[in-house]
Amino acid sequence: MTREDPTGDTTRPGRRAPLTRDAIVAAALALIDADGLEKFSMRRLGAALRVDPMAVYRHIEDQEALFDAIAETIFEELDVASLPWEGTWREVLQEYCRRLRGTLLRHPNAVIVFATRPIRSRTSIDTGVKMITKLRETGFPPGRGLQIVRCLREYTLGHAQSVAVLRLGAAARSRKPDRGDPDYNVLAEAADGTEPEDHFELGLTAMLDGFRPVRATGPG
Amino acid sequence: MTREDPTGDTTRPGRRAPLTRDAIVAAALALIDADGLEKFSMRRLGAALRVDPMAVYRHIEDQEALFDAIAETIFEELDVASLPWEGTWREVLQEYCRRLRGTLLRHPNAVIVFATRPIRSRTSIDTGVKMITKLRETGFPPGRGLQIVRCLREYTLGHAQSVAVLRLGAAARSRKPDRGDPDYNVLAEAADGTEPEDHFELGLTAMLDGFRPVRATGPG
DNA sequence: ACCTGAACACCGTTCAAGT
DNA sequence: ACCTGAACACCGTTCAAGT
Repeated sequence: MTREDPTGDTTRPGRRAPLTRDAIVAAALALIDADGLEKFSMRRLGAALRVDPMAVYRHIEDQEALFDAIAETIFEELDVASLPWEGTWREVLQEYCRRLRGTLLRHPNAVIVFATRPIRSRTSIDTGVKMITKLRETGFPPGRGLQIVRCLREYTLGHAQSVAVLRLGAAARSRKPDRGDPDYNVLAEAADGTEPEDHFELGLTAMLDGFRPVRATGPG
Repeated sequence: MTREDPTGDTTRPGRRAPLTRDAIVAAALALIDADGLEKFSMRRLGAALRVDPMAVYRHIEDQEALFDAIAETIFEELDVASLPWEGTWREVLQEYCRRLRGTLLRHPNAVIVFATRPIRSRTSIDTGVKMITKLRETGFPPGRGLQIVRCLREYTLGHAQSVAVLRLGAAARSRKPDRGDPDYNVLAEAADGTEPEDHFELGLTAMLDGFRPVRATGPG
């Protein structure tokens, strides 16, 4: 009879750490960051974890659930708890968008994963509620508050997606823009000294400036 | 009535229409519209065209090139030639964004295809140049014009992507939001009477309002 | 010239079997 | 309880062969 280690400490050489859901999600995101979403597969994930490809199904329902978990992990990276909740709605939302942008651009290969599923985690719902509450205090009715949050989120997502596409495309694409094309040069001139990312603050400021509390114009 | 059918109608029983690049791209987009991007495959495309799965490779390099072509087809659907080019920059860009939104939401399953590749077609470049020219006439330097166009495009893309996700998710998702969750009800209340699409014009107007010509504050 | 279909190197996921 | 690996029903793409 051998005495088994009940703590599950099996990290001796030649022995793997036990599979956990979090470790699987982290490994999957790392794999996507490193090699791109196209190259990702459940089988490669198993290989990266040095485990049978099917072992992860013990912890995660399927690839769809894994991607949901990755999206939530990315959202957690925002650390919304530390947003300037004591400040104005504008400060909160501005900082939220900046962090969302920064986080997404740290995972350019995973932006699509994040953008293609609605996040319904506890933290995500709480954050939405807190934002709408803050906007209500400043005179925006709840419905309008939700609209504002959605507008800003969508702009930031679209921006991050576009920048990710351009960055990854610039790195991997072989067909380069045709420099002999006169119209291309007009665009190139327009883009001169303008990184395809510098405009984020411009759009963010413009949109924030554009939102004004609703006047009461009748019942409701 | 014309002598020759310009649609290339050779649908007599037992005889296929000859494969053309355009027919392939149209069939692929129709398939994605109908069944979703996940279910799309080159093999299914061949089946839909009643052709050996490999026959399309005679006309299109690979799946990536096919998706590029689909993105360009969607862009053509905007019919940018009929934008109000005689009007103000604001009218042009507003209408452009509305059309882009409408077109993308007519192809919710293909929004990602469109959003994940830069379009470099003749029409697309021309449109960008014309927009920047128009903005310059109103006092926006070319670099700023390009930034404005990008901001609006990114907002519209992010919006369409989000709405597509919500619509398709609502149709297909089995795990429904937890109505017992008190926070969910705050959000539900905020969303009451607000379709998750109504806010597009709000954000568009806010952003357009926020863009003002740059004052000359020095050389250049 | 254009289409075919076998073949190759992959996928996600199920499930019976192992430890 | 957890991991394995054969098996199933798929993929995209290449290429020699057909018409």
